[in-house]
Amino acid sequence: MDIPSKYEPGKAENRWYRYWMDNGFFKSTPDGREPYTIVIPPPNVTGVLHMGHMLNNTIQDVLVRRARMQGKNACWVPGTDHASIATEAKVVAKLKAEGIEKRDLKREEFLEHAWEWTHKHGGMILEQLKRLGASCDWNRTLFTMDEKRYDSVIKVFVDLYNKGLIYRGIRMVNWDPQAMTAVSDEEVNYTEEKSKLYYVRYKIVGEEGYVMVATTRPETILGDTAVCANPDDNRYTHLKGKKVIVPMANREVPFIFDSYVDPEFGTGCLKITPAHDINDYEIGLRHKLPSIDVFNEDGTMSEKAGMFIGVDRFKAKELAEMELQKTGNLVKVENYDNKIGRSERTNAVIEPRLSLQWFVKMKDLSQPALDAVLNGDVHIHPAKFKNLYCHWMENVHDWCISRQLWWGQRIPAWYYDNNEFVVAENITDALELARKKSGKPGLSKTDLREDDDVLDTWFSSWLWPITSFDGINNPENADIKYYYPTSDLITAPDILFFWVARMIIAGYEYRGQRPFDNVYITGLVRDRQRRKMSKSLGNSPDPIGLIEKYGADGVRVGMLLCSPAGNDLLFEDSLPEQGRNFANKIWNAFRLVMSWNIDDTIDQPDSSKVAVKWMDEVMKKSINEIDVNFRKFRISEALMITYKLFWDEFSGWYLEIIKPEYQKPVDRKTYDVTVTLFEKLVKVIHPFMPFITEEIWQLLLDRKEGESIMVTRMPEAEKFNKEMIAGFESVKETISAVRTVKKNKKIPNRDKIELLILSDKSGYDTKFLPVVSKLCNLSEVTFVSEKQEGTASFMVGTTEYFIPLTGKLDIESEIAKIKEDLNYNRGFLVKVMKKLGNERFVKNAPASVLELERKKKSDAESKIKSLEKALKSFKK
RNA sequence: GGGGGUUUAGCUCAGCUGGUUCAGAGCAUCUGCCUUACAAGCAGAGGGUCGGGGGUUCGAAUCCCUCAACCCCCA
Repeated sequence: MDIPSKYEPGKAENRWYRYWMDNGFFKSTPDGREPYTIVIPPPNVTGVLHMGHMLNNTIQDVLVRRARMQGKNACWVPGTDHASIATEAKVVAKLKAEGIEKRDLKREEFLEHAWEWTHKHGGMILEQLKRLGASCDWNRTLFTMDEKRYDSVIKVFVDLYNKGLIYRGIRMVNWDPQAMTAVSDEEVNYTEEKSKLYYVRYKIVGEEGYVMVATTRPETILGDTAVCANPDDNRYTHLKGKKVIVPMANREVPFIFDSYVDPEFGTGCLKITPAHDINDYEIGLRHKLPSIDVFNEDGTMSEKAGMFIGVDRFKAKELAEMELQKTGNLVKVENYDNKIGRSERTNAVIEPRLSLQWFVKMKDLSQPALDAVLNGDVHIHPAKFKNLYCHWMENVHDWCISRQLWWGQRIPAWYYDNNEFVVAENITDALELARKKSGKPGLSKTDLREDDDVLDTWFSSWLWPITSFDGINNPENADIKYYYPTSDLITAPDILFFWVARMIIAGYEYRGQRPFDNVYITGLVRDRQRRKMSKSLGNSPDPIGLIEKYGADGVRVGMLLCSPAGNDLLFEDSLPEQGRNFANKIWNAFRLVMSWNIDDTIDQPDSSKVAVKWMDEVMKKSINEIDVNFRKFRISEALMITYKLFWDEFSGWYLEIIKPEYQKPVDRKTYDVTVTLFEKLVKVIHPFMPFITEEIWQLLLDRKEGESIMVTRMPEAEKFNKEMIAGFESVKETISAVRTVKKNKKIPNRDKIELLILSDKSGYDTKFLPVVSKLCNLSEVTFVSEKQEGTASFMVGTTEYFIPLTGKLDIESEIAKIKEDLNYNRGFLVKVMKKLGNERFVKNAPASVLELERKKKSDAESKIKSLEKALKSFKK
């Protein structure tokens, strides 16, 4: 077989992915096996793959492939999210570039553009996932806006409304007066900007004096409905129960006290404008103050302002300053830096604005979801996120679910008459309801006006584990009954509340059951400077480019190696490089084994015999550890064990032991068992590196069409022989020590040497000696009962070894070495003696610890004795 | 302002209920080697007052207190 010395991933990846697809290995349908289910965190339909997706989906694929190989019916459901804000923004920008303004379009026209965009870009990200090797059941691919998902969302909205869990209420939103829409908190950028602090006096009613207020927004004075101080601030206690007059508006408002006010800031006296500041709004609620909205939607002054009507808010600020000056109420103006929020999209200064929105009442709804995590029905990994989750759930706020957008599920509410409304799944039902509710049987469809807003994207994705199996429309269908609750959810920490918590809530509300058993929180991918990877910073590598450079397996390993759960993942090129190197290592081990000629007539050497037994035990031990780590979702740890098992134990030790001499054949027994071991190893590696393991598995033995490593059984954990493994560990030490002697004495590797062991042969574990002989190229091993002169010596454990060195011995350096060793052991003994001399230690420490210390003592003593003897012999 | 988290080798991280080989791993670094599977490799080596201080204990990276730095989330 002609195998290249470097593994070439490109070809193998395409070929095997197609092979897996053609054979339908990713497909899942309910059957008698235990299900293993993952629903993908749906990426934005118009997005492209970034490093976070790479990490997240690699982990999912590892888990799914492993479960499949454990004999479970593995089902990984892929899909995308309509991402209403992001997608709508993209479509608006695209139209603008074509000279089309959104406001000039009808809703239906705009949606046509949006769908066109979605069809054009949608699913690209899913194609990219295939490059990574993702074993999703592509026949099940979903979209949060496809018909079934859309209908489910509407049904749930109507249901929650009918249960009294959805209501309309006032809320302060981030208003962009230029785009004339509310934007989410994520779309507001806050920066320090230069502004001014105006000191304005308010006349106290029924007194001669004034009270002074500092404000950055004099134009909102027209909306003031109170003036407020801290209750502990005794500068103002005398104003209790008094009223003051708002300048310009000449309105009498109460002077109130609230601990929100910081006495240190400004004059310690705050004007309260509930309609235009979130904090003021809350104070307003506490003190039952009226709200006066002095702005129009476009940021000009409204009728209610009573002055400057129709003037832009910035011009109004100047006019207000002049007006206050004129009436003598402006005391002074200071320069002041404060944080200004600007719209990410228009850069307009955000105006906090009260508006009517739809909300979900969360308190009662969320209780089962809180309990589920507390009592362990849902496990969060790593556990440190449990506190965070519980804290949030205990203080859960009502959820604002309406968005002033068009791209999304339209809120199924219809208005009639004087803003009366009904909620129904469709207009026909709505009309019937409206007729009943209004007592006007004459109402027709044209009297109804549908709500303009759409629902928050999370309001569709919180149903994802249910709607993935159509469990809302069709709650008793076979899929939902079989696959739900799903097994594991893999996601990033930043959406623990937005998404994870709400899915758990919906799961209990609509299925009476958790949506998944485990939540695994991954890290966030950052660059070396700890910056989050983002397109705007341009610090994110192109994942497909990486795959092309390092191979999909290499990139997968690179992502996993550095991603302990919940920690930041600092990405750099050396990581996939390490993965690629590992793939190459596997490839070359494979090449080695394939290069051997097999001779049926030769016997298995003793060294191979014992090596096979040892390798088998090591493998069992590692498989045990890998299992444990997977159960704890310590996937990078499981990979590291796999990595070391293959690289160090199998390639570094086992293959070196059984490797026949150059151009000599290998015996049949060793060859066969090595192929079996290799096969087991590639199975263990397969979930991490699906492509190269398939390639090798196919070449290792004759395979039939339609066979694949991905549908074989994973080796299961078994008991292993600890003594054998420990025995070999000290053999490694021995071999290492002999090599060091050879290197120091400049003895070429091919020269044979003799090894003498100071021990009784019967008291020495001789089973590994053939291995030592082979790897160290020994001519002879002899057991001796006396110290040997004229030799290099070393100790492993408490056994002493000698290597005769004719004329190569440097006595001075041997003495120095022994002295150093002696010093260390004496110091060690002193420490142990001190411990054992401590009466309280001896009295309190458990017997096992005590015994251990005593063994340390006797070992050290015997070592010191033999070192002293050796020293003496040199000094003779 | 409220809450949560982190701090162990140059970097990224393990270290469970205090007690074996408790100070570890991978990467990086350094020194030898183009030894016949692999230089994307092999054989070795160095490197840490376990953020600072205090306490509990026979014994602390691990438990308690305190200080400091950094990160995240919510409004």
